[in-house]
Amino acid sequence: MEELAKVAGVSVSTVSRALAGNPLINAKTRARITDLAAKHNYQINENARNFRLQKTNVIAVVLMLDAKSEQHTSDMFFLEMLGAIADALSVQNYDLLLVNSPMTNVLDIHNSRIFRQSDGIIFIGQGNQHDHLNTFYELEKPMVVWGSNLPDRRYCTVGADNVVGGYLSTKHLLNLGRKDIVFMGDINMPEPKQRFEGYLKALKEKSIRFDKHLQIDVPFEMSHASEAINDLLQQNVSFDGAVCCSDLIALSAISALTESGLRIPEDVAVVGYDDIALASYSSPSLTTVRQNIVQGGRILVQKLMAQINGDTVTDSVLKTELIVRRSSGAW
Amino acid sequence: MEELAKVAGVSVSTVSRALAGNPLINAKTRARITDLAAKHNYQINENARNFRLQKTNVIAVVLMLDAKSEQHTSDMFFLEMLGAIADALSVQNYDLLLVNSPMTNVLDIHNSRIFRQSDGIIFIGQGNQHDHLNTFYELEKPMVVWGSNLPDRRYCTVGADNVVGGYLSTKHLLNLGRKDIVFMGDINMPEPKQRFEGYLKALKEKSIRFDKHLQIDVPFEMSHASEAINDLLQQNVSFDGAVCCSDLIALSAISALTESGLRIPEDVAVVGYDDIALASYSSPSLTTVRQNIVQGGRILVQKLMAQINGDTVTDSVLKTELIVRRSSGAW
DNA sequence: TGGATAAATACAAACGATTGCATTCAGCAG
DNA sequence: CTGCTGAATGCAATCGTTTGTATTTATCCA
Repeated sequence: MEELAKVAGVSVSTVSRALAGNPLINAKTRARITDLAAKHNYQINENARNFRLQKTNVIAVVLMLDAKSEQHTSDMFFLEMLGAIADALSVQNYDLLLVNSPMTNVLDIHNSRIFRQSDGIIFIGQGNQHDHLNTFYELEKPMVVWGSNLPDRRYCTVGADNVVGGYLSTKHLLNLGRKDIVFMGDINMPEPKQRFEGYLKALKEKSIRFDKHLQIDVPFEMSHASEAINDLLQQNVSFDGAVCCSDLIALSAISALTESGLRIPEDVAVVGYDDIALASYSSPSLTTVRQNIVQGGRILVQKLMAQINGDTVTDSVLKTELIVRRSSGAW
Repeated sequence: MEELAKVAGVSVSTVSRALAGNPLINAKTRARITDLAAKHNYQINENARNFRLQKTNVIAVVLMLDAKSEQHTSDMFFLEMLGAIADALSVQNYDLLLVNSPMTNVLDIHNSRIFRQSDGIIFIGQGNQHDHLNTFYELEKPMVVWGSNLPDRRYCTVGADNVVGGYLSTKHLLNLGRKDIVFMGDINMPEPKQRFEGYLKALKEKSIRFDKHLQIDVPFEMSHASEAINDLLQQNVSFDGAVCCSDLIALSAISALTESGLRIPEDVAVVGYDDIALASYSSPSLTTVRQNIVQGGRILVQKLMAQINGDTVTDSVLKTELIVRRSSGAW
């Protein structure tokens, strides 16, 4: 910048202001300086800039993976979300610091490099750490959480509309004439819980009474879904539809059902959640609920930037849509 | 640090040296200072430090996603690799700057923030940019590439042993008595090409002549694998085994075969690649080739650190193993 | 033309660490 | 007691920006 000032015949401060678009500087000089900067391929030293401005230009993204579930939770979901956030951040000239190690307690972050070395934090998921997140919020570090609107929540969340998601998929099956619909998802977790709400709402609209045997706590990853289905079949619980909290659960259920000789969707219609790539290519292809992940990432970033600028922010609930495919969920 | 110097009754430079473990400083003073630092919960300003040292402490990780293939390339593979790298970097106190936007030309990086704002770059995959990567290497930026040992390569690579991977999976099928084995993978891409080499090697060992109709260029993502299988069936090409370059291809092939009334693995035995989570849970569960991704990430980081420290580094080829599961690949 | 006012630019001090060189101090030999 | 030596510590410059304040230059009206 010093050299640039020399060739432009002005002082460093003028160059600095010119490049920053400061109105103090005469429009003509500013134009001249920016031209020169371009010609000489001047690149600002972001390090010095950040140092001076006391900011890091880094946003930490914490994947709230469950240590128990072998990190597989929703698979593609994390990568897609990460990509969406990375894109949105790079537009704003922010870097993404990825925090991958399983967090048993988010408060540990307070004394870590993650805290000092970032201007804000995005948590992807709430895990079971709602209370810790609430405490974390008091540290006054800009933060935003992808998740659902839990009661007594102080931090800002962005999330898909899980109630609607559950409602739409259940209603889809009901409209197809299905009566006994299994709900597969762990309602102790925030998001499945809200989808279950939607499920109940759809049943109620059709005046169908909920049979508590039809709700099964399966984790997002798929390993236990097959067993759960087999248990149901053994107990002679009869059902003709299944609303699943992830595509993996759905695929696993379908495979268990098929192995038991049931036809999909004639005997049991199945609906998934997430619309992972596999959903459309699997056979039978899967009717599922899509969350707009790209939009989600963009809004997460936008809310965080607002906080960094000192604005107060409100929660955001994204539209959620049902993707109807021919085979598994009938049509 | 200034305050710390005050309470310790020494100068800032002494504190700096003490904390850096500089032997100029008396062991006793050093101990006293580090104790005080801990007690007062002193955290160094990495920003200032990096500024002074002219380094960023950031490593850029470039996902070489193919723009055409809708970024789905190998799905879980990227996330797992990313996680492994993030873990390895955080041990070294480095941040990970994620570069997600599809790269049509890696040389564009030279004039971007990614270049200035990082101490080194990890490319995950080579895409079809081998030559550009070679040119990039001349820029003298520390770099390392996850990929295969292409001819005329100047940059350093770390990769799984694709020849062995192709060899093992083919041999597995041959040992089960299969004779006509389809190879599904685009041999214009570096990695499938090497796997194909291994495939040929295994055939040769059993003195089986390769029929060129049995090799099909399908991209990693799965959409075209079903069609390819259907084409084969229509052309009455007979085969009793399939070596696939990704699990997604394998799953897609299985579903196409099943729909055509063929039994897996009785009529056709299928082997995948990658060992994605779905491979073990799908039905039939998938015999596949596993690359040690965690180790891969660790070695990538290690090689890059060596380069940053001015050492010269050599390539690295990781062990690759076959995961045999009961159903799809027979046993 | 002079002087007040406004616009444009320059000066210089920060930001928080590192590091070459100067300085202090203790120990010791002459 | 002086002078020398080496170990331990302090001084001060430096990295490349930004920004409050001082200064210069231009503008305009009486």
